[in-house]
Amino acid sequence: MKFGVPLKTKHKEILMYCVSMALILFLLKWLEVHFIVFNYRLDLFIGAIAILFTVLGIWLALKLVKPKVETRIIEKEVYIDNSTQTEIDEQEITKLGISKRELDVLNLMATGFSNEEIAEKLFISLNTVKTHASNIFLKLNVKRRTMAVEKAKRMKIIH
Amino acid sequence: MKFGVPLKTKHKEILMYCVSMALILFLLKWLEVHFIVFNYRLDLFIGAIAILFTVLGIWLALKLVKPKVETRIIEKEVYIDNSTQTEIDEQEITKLGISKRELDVLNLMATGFSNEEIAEKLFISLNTVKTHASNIFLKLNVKRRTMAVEKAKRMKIIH
DNA sequence: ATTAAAATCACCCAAAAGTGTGAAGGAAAA
DNA sequence: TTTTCCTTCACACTTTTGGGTGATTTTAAT
Repeated sequence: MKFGVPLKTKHKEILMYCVSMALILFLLKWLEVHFIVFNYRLDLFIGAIAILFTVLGIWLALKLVKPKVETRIIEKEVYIDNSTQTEIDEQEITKLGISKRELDVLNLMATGFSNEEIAEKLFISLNTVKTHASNIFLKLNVKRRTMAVEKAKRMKIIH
Repeated sequence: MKFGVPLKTKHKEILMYCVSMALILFLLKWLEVHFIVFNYRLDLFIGAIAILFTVLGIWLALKLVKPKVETRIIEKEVYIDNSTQTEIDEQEITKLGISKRELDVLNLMATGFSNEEIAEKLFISLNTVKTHASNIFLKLNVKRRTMAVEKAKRMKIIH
């Protein structure tokens, strides 16, 4: 099991878990003492505890475990001519404040994909693609995707 | 909570969990009957169950949690003969049956102008521009202007 | 003169693109 | 810890595009 949270945070989480476990056990003990019904229905009592702590365990795991990273690769064909080797101007990108995700969208845009298709390829919603697109247009100071692509190519942000 | 596993698999996991939970509860019941020690140490008994099911919960969560997806666009480089780089392939144009006016529209499209702007520049109506655009898409066998531009550039119909 | 292709435009309808606003979670930096 | 940026998404609304059909006028070729 891998933990993605910093140590201090992790310890706090675990501590919280221990405390709540103690509290819950105490509460259950109290309930047990006060409602003797449970003694006659030990099965139910234990079942309840089982479910409760299963949920707690799930919560703990979700909180602490670093999600597996699955990498999906999208191939994009880039046509390069040998003479004018188009290097990408990273500085321009950072200067404009274009984020990684926005660049993804921009690249797919340049290939001619629709927002819908881009959404599918990047596993995000159409709305998100639109948001990225809007931000790109703002940063590139253009009004349409075709202009964005044209300008981005001229500025060597994409090839 | 989001599940990254296909539905059928998810259901199987949950089913497995339920079955094992039932089995464990049954086992515990059996233990409870046979070793009365537990009756005198109910606290310990419950604590054990708590821990057991916490672990089970963690296991469940780990099994079912959706892996984080990182999308990466890798660029497949395709080198193009640079001798004919700036030259426009007239033959390709006539082969595709693209007319002069359509080419005008296509060029303005590539610069990023909207149909409206193209109409103004060419002194024709918006509808006419649309007609030309539609014909271009047909002839280039694409569905959108961005794709038309991309394809036309690749085919050296425009630069 | 006849024919054919190109260019022009209108209209309607549907789909895609773009705008604006708000919001929530996560990661990284201050 | 707080703050900031990135990423994600929703929803409502407007504009732009694109598809299909049909029609008229040039232009060019036969």
